[in-house]
Amino acid sequence: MHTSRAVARRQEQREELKAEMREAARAIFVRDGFQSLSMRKLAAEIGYSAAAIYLYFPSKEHLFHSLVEESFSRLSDSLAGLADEPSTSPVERLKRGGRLYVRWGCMHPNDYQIAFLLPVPLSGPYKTHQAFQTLRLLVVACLPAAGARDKRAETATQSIWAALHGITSLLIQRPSFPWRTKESVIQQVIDSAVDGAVTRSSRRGTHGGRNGRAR
Amino acid sequence: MHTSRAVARRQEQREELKAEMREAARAIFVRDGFQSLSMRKLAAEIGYSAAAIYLYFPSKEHLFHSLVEESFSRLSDSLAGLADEPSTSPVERLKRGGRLYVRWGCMHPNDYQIAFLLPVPLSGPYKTHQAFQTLRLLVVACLPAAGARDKRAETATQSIWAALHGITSLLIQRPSFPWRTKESVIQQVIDSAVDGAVTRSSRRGTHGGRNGRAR
DNA sequence: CAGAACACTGAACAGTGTTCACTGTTATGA
DNA sequence: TCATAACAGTGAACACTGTTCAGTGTTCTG
Repeated sequence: MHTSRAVARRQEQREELKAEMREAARAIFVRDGFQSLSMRKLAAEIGYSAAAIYLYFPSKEHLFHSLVEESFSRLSDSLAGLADEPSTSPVERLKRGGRLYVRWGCMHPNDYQIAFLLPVPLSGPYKTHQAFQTLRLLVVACLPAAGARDKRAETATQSIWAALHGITSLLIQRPSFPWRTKESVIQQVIDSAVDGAVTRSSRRGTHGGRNGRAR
Repeated sequence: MHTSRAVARRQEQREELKAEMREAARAIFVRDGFQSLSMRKLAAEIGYSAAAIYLYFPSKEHLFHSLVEESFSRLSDSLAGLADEPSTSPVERLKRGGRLYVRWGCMHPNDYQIAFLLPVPLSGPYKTHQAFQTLRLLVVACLPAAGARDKRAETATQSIWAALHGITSLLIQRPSFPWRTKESVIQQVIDSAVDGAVTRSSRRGTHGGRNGRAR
């Protein structure tokens, strides 16, 4: 066995072990919460020393990031799949996307929390924002191809994202809050955000002058 | 000096030192971020040993909590003050309250983040939710005294809170995200949430099964 | 078959929150 | 006045944490 044959095989095993580490890490923080995931515990779980992990991930934060990336990539795919689905209307599709987002967050609380706990990585477009871009597509489909569609789509997407993020993170972090009904609040948030930003939009400038300026 | 004279004086000094500790803690995490606030650093700052802090706070988490309580109490007061202010309309007051909430969060990022990072305390109504109650009052003022006002107010308040929390926490955690314009997104979020939950409200289609419900 | 490349480890470093035996000091009741 | 109890504070230690690094085998390569 010579030359590149061996090196390729090594590369392959490297990737396998890396995946095994990710898997074990996910298993631990799904079981015990991500707060209590330490490098030594993870190492013990897979039968290596703690130092070994650093041969595959440069830091704990990078390891976490790779987990989150993996997860958000799947969320993004789900959202993208929605765009092609024959549904009643673009608005209905967008709302469906919103419900998907919230539900996904609630089903992957660790991933979701870590994603918004970690400082945004040093550079490059990353999966969290890819999910945002997918959402944006759903929004654009709702807007008429009129004048400043891009700018309007941007504001609309960002404000909808904010609303979705708000209810998602609250449901995760305050599960025992006396929610009126989780479902009804989710729906109210989504309907308001979407209707307000996309269907009856454009007209702005209520809250006008009077006295106090906001800001 | 006898009996209760001395014990009262001691109590007083206790409270003073406790306040000094809180102050120092706040100073540190405003300067260096709350991630890098350690008990030993705080102790050094005030010229005591780390163990001394535990004579006044049972744990780091409790110390943090007392900081957050202090802050949210002030937010709640601000919001409460708004209710009496003569403004255009209840809806306008509510929106003003929303802007206050968001702006306050952005100006006290540490307090805000900690509040939603810490697990909700063991028992009792606490200041974070007191701010919520104040918000609720602003919402109630917007609703007609019709049939199920309480339930509607609850759903409305919770969904508005979710939206406010969403934009606030995103602005704090992703300050370098390419926001269309922070101001415009804030406004869009607030307008959508309030209008959707309070002005044109009531009938909400159950978003029924699978595809149905055109709207 | 020598030597480089690789995979991995134990021990250590600097730091964390927290506890505890041990000090002084201060107020108390007899 | 004086022993005693209550209080305030400390240094050292415990059990962790993430991370680094010298050293050790193993595996591939020219």
